[in-house]
Amino acid sequence: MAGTGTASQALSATARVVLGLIPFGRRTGYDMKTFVDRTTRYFWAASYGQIYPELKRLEEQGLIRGQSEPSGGRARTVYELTPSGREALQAWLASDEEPHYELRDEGMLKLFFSDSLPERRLEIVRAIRAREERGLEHHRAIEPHARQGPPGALLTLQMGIGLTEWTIAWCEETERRLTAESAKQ
Amino acid sequence: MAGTGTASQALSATARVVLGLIPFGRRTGYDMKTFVDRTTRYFWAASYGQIYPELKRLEEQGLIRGQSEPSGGRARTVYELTPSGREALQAWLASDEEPHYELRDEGMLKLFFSDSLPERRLEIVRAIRAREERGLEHHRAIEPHARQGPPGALLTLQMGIGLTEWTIAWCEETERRLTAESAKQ
DNA sequence: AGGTGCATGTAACAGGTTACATGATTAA
DNA sequence: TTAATCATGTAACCTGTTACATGCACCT
Repeated sequence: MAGTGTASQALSATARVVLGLIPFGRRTGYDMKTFVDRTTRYFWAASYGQIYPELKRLEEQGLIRGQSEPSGGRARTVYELTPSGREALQAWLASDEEPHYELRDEGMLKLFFSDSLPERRLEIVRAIRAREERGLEHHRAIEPHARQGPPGALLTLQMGIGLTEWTIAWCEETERRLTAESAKQ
Repeated sequence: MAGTGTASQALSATARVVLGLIPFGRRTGYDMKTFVDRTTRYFWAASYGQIYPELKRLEEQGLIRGQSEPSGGRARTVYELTPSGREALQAWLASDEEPHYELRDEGMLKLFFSDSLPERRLEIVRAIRAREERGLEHHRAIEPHARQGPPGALLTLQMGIGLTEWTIAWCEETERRLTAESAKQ
């Protein structure tokens, strides 16, 4: 039976996001999407095409419960965790499997292959730095806001800022090294 | 006509990997896969299900050319770049669009949501560190080998090592801070 | 009257993984 | 002879993105 018994089944990737967001007070699909875009997007993105169907599945499974709370004549469904939803969320947070990590970085791929066009290597590093600088600006813009929020969210933001700053410094140093090397020849 | 004229069409993600690997001397589908697993996997993975069909497509488009070079009775197709393939590779390497970046980090997601189970926050950080330490070991193991290889590949490896070391240091500091905070209460 | 934001939803597509099938070669 | 490695390939599946359709609310 849906919604009864223990939350024994493993949560899908999107299910984790949705369950995790509800205690943040993000409770409509629309709100979840905009919030993710402003916050976790850097290390975890989500689209409407994932969120809305997942909301339905989770309700069928009894992990969340939706209530219609129209604002005026505008349809609006607000979700909350059921006891087994909270259980499933906490079971995931407490699981001690190695957390998945998956990166696709076109800049690093270009750098890796840069011996096929060595005269552009410096430009490739500069492009990576430019991208990181844009990211840093975004992170810095939301930091004051995150200071008012829960500690977990602040922690990931600060980690992201540090990581980005390190990358920028590495790019700068590499650019210097590459420039010096090409001047020698 | 396939294979004639300029390499005007944008390359798919997998096409870039395949074209980039050929000048490395990685020329059978099998070899490309094992090489990717040992090297770029950290920032760019690829599977047989991507590589073999892509090899066919690229040959149809005239960007690569395959020759049958059986080793004994074992079928084996070795690919090389055509002039327009080399052109397409270099056009991609030289393009100055912002390079794509896409991360899915379950550890950071857990940390972000850790206010739903604050007593496990320290464990979450520890799990991230453990994962990074495993990655660092792997990176360090292949570093001596990469020193013999092309500069681009060495650069990405060293960047990966630095990034990983920074992350480990951040985790250690955060673990200390979290431990101190919980001792105060 | 019009633009932006709130809100829900999905169809078509693109991208990628897993598991399997097949079989030869090589080293222990 | 047996296990590991070399080698090719694909079908089924899963995941995720993009683009679109719809319509109300709110501000100017």
